[in-house]
Amino acid sequence: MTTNSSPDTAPKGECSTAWLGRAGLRPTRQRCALAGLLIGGGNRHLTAEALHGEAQAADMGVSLATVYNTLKAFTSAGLLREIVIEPGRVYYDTRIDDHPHFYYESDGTIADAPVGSVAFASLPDAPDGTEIASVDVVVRLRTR
Amino acid sequence: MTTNSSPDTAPKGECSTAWLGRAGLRPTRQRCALAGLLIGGGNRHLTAEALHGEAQAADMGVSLATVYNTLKAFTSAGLLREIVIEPGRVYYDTRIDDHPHFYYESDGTIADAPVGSVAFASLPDAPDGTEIASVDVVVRLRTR
DNA sequence: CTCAATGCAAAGTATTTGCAACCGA
DNA sequence: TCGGTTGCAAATACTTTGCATTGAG
Repeated sequence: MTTNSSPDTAPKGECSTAWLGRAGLRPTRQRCALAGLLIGGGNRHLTAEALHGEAQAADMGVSLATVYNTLKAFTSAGLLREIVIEPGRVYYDTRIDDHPHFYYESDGTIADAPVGSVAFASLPDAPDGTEIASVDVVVRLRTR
Repeated sequence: MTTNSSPDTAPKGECSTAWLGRAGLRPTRQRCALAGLLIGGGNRHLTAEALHGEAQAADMGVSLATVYNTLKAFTSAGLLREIVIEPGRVYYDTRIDDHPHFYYESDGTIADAPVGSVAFASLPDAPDGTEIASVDVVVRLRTR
């Protein structure tokens, strides 16, 4: 849209290119910006809306639709993982391995459960013709 | 009290009154009909849309909104349990105890995993001020 | 230069809600 | 009769999509 030919303070070669490149995604400005927000702050669990809010707060000029599309692209590229816990809301997790989550029913937030706090004594056999893709564990917490 | 001495075309005494009464829900015609569909066929995992479809097929004259409201009422009464597995779709389970589910990614169906197939060797401690309400386990199956 | 990526807004899907008519107790 | 329920349709929330413009390689 705008003519941006002035070498601003944005070093565009310096984004999380490696992270993006791992999945063969072209490192555009928006993707770099979102990737920075995602991997910059440790493990995160956020919704598209929340990420869009952060992008807006940081004046990144990323539209909500692009946030949705980008999160989806990251997910199918294996860079993020979807967590479905509440009806009508998808959370994205920057950790992509199988791990359990705490869900605080009081405020709808999500957190990683302590590493190793959940261990399986047994897992079911996958039915014929299938294999286990992942095992999602959600520990729902209620205020006592 | 009134004695029901007019056996008209509405066999209203013959629904799952006990099931409904357990939660203090008034056994209306629609609720009885839906309850019959729900508990009549063993353990079920279905969406509001699916249940509405069955009700329509059986000429029960229950509106979609009522199906939603009824499922919600049943759930908060503890007669059903919500399962959130897919974004934008809520399944209801006629089994209300903590138990693991298989989710077939290929067609989006849900099934109970074999009883006892999942056992925990350890569970996390609930953070301060909270207690564990439930532990949801979803085994996602992919076609091999 | 070329084609994928973006932005906007409109379309879609799943679910909820307001309010008048209805029916079970 | 009385108040909880129902039904319809409009409203809401979240997410996806179409299409012209933009920008990375």
